[in-house]
Amino acid sequence: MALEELMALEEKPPTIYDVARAAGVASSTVSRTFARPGRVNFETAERIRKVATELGYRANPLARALPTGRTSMIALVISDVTNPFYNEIIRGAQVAAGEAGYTMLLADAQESGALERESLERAMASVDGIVLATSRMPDSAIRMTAKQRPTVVLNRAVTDVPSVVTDNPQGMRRAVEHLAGLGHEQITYVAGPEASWADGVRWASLRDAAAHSELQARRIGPYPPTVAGGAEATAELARQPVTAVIAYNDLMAIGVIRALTALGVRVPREVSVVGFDNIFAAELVTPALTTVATPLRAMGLTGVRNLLAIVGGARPRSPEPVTLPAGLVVRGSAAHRSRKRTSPAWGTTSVSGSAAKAAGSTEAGSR
Amino acid sequence: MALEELMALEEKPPTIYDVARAAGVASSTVSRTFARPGRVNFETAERIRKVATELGYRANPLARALPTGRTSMIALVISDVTNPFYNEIIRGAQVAAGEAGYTMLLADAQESGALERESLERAMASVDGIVLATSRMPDSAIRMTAKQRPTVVLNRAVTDVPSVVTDNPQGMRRAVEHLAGLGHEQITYVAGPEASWADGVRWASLRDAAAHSELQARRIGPYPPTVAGGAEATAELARQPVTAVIAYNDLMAIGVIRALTALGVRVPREVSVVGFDNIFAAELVTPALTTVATPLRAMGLTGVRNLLAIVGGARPRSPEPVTLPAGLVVRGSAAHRSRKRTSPAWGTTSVSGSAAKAAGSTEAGSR
DNA sequence: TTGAAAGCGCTAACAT
DNA sequence: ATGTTAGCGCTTTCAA
Repeated sequence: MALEELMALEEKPPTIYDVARAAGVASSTVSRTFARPGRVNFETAERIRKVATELGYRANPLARALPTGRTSMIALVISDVTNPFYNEIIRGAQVAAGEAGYTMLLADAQESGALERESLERAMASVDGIVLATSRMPDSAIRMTAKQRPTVVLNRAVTDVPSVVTDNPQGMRRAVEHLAGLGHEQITYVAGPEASWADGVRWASLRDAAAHSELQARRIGPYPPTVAGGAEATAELARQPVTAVIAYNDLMAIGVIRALTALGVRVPREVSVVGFDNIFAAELVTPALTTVATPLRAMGLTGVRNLLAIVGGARPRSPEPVTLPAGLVVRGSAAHRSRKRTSPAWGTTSVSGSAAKAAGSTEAGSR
Repeated sequence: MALEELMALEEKPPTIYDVARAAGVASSTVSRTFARPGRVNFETAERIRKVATELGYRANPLARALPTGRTSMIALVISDVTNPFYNEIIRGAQVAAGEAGYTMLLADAQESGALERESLERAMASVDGIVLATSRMPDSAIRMTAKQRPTVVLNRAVTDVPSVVTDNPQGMRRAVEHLAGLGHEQITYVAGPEASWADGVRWASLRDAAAHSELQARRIGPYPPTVAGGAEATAELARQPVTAVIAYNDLMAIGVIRALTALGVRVPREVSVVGFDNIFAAELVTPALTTVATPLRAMGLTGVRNLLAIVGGARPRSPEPVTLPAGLVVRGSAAHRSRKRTSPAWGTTSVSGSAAKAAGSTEAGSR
């Protein structure tokens, strides 16, 4: 025991040949024992397994990958690890990969399409499949990737590439109905990046839902999908006062709330703000954010599961994206529409610049 | 052109032999061209590179790994991807890996020591080195790992294993001096997990710094290093009122603020709260958190850089951990000590339970 | 059921 | 400077 342990530490790890020799069989039999059990005599297998354990044998996954072409690794590509939006997605992906005995490679595009392609290219050869979470690449590049390796796209619909998306219309409907129920008569949508597939869908869904509830819908933007972006949007928001806004995502919603507050506009008393995604921080801000919860973890989970199914030989079910349900998490940032306007800031276009500044930067927003 | 592209898509990727044949040289020459340039005639190399590009040749990293034993992959192991603490660390690690042409494997321990070992074991064989960020494993297991593969530990000092840590004493000193400057005369430390190396160091540093500034230091805990943990601690906090608290980390500080607020105690007017780490959310809460900024991204960056240096053959400099400076980010959660106590909640032990509940759960804390 | 042998794509001596 | 030839550790026909 102590001997093997010492050896395992100092020497190079045992190979299949070491096990074969120690067990008195051919290396191919050892291979079969692990790769294709059932094709080998039970007793022999037992003996081999015993010897393998004693020697501390672990099959070298890289060596295995060479003849088989299967690496038991997948790549998860995300556009910005720094964005809290991804934490739960990564977790979900990791869990799904783990249960299948897969190892996960993480490629962070750092907001750059070029970097995304580069790291993707690097990873491509080493993985059995790829999950693209909110990719910055154009559809064509994604389709190209999908031709080389099984690929699943998250949060986006790409023709001919399997994808997993949130039920944005459903989520939006819930948000709009909630706001309608609170007496609001018009809603302003603060748009995220134009290039974002989700942004388009969310705005369209908002229009539909608003029409259905007989509310007015307005859209401003696009703005960057960040706290600063939300703050920036507030300048425009202040120009044509509204009682309810739905932001493209939570980060922007938080930015709106902060900028509004800095302007002296009270949330939710004067303006109700609803976000999208239900990231970790949504619960932490004041007032806590009412938001459409997208099933982040489930998205990572089913994305990887579907990918592995395809890797395993399954045909993608249908051309339609797999759609996950969205719920509304009611917290404190949306409330009954108030009848009167107490804040003098409304309509005072001149302060809008400073409001954005106040909430957008770290220093100024802090006190 | 179009032809090669088509082929590249439908056929299996070209091998080194395809390139060799097309260029009219031996495969070893092709290999040298890429692996050991300079050892091959310039013209020949040119021709080979040209042919390789035309064919769309990309060396198969797995095949390369077999004879060389080097995979150009490293593993980053973290205890919980869900924790916002890691986002910047991952980014830093990713950047450093990328600049060196390395690919990063991510292993999420999901809070479980067993899972950590398991995924580590799986990844071990495929990587050239390992970065353990805030590992849950005992020192012995870490040392064991370090024997098998170059390993760097983050946020923790393990004898004989290279590590990168924050200058906790420095950060703590700054926090304490800040509080002292605001007129506080005693500080309560809300402790995180007992098993945490950082927790021990932080508390010790707080004592030292407090002694130096002639303040009283008290410690309560341990509590879980989460928002709920901070809320829980507040029950105890309320029992022996204080004017200033420093929490083990930002999440706990946020929990304390919320629970205090729920109790009717105003932050920072009645109690000043200081956090640790400066995670993304610290800026978002109300009041914004004054906190000791640990250089999260730099930590990931230098962790990986040091690891790769060791992989490249460098000897670890010294047995001492590499220490990164910590700064204090002053925001709104710490202020001058007030002379009077306005809140009736203080000392009212009976409400402490509900306070913790109020701030600890999603629902109750939201309004 | 088991063994022998030929690769997987690449690198690394050793020759030339 | 280039070619030849063994492998790296594992899988997979093909025979036995």
